[in-house]
Amino acid sequence: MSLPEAAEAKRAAGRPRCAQTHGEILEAAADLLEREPYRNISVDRIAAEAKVGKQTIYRWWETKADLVLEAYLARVLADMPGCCSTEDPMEDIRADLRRVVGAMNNNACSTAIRGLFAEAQLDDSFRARFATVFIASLHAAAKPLLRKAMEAGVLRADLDVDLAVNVLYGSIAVRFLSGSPLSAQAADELVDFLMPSLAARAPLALVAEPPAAREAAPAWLY
Amino acid sequence: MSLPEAAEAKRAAGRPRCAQTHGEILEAAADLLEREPYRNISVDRIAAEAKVGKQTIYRWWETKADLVLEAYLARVLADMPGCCSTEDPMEDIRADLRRVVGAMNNNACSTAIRGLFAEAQLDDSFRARFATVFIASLHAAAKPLLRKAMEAGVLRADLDVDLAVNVLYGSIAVRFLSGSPLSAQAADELVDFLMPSLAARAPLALVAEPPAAREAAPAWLY
DNA sequence: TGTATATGTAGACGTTAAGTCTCGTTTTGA
DNA sequence: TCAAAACGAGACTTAACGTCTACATATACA
Repeated sequence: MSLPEAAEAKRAAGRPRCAQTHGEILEAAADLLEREPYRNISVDRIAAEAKVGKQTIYRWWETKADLVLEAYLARVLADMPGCCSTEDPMEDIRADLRRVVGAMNNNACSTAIRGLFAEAQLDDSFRARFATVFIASLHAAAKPLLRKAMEAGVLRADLDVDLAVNVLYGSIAVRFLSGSPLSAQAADELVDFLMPSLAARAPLALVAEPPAAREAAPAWLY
Repeated sequence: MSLPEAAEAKRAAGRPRCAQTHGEILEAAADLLEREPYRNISVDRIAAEAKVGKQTIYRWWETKADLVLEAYLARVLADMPGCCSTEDPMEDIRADLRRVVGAMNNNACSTAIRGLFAEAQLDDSFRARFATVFIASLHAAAKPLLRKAMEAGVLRADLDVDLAVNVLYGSIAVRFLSGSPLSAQAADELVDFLMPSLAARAPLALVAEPPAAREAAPAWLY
């Protein structure tokens, strides 16, 4: 298992990979996501759109799904309005949920998300990559917002952040995946509904045992 | 729009459809769901397994997904242990959530659910049918349990049942779809976490306005 | 400077699957 | 008896993924 050159730049012999080509493929994929349903986006079409050989695509990505995943993260997600930080930590959380709802209602986003979820269900191997990238990035964005609200004393100090993120965003996600229409108002109503479970000073002793640290599984994978 | 013979038995001329054939196809599909990943279950294979012509399948179902949906409901779901009704309405709810978790961990169930969700993402038309059948059946099963707990005074009388079902089952669903392992314990922890939002005597006035009747969209589609 | 190596474009190819069509056969109502 | 529709079997069409080949191009190294 000794890889003496692993840490090195490891410049292999031969023509180096062209970063621009890589970017053009991602652009082409993102462009197509904006105007075509996922079913109609074939690798051949992406290659044609990017004016690139198909083999080049498969040199950079393992499957079409991996390419779309990266295109989604690189462009579709980057174009989203960032979560503005106000003084009110709860308002930040609500804003982020509204942002996600907005993404679901955006053409390119919804196409990408549907395609990625579909592929994830059909391919165990991709599902793992999808989870470690897509789901993790969502959790990574959301958790600081919750933590801030916890530190501000608005949310309970012993809140299970991963569980809270799972419930908040998961609720929105299944509605989207089920084809239910989503509105910013729905996101707000969700927060309102969940506040008693999230808020500081848990008022009833109905929660049997305190959440307690959960075991092995990566925490974000929730 | 007048269909004078619609209400009639409408026995068309010609050989009548064979209900047994219909059943054998469903059986074959369910059998395959138990031992093959969704990707490997082609219509040709189902036809071969059922010893049936492919055209016959397409006479009964619009797409492969519709067939799998019905096979799932007819067999996979029917084989599940029913929700036992105890004296404790909360225990019934917990038991139903554990039942769903069990289904997710069952081979045939998980294969069917993944396949159905995948197809639903890739086909708008099927997504609508999937929602009106699959999601609706889940809501139909869960809502009486919540209502019973509301009547018993355990859950708040003004609980938004559809929202509660969405949050409870949706949270489990996204974990499943993301490839996260699920356990009965996780289901219980989820209920524990949500109890403050579900329980009677809402203890804080954090909920701005009372839920209020939501507008147009079919209530279960949530 | 020349050779080995890997990347690039272009496009043929193998494979698989959904859904349609054909054909001969069988079952029913009229 | 005859028309109509369902049946089994299987050919056919179309489309997509992913691989493979061929040839041009860019870089490291001897």
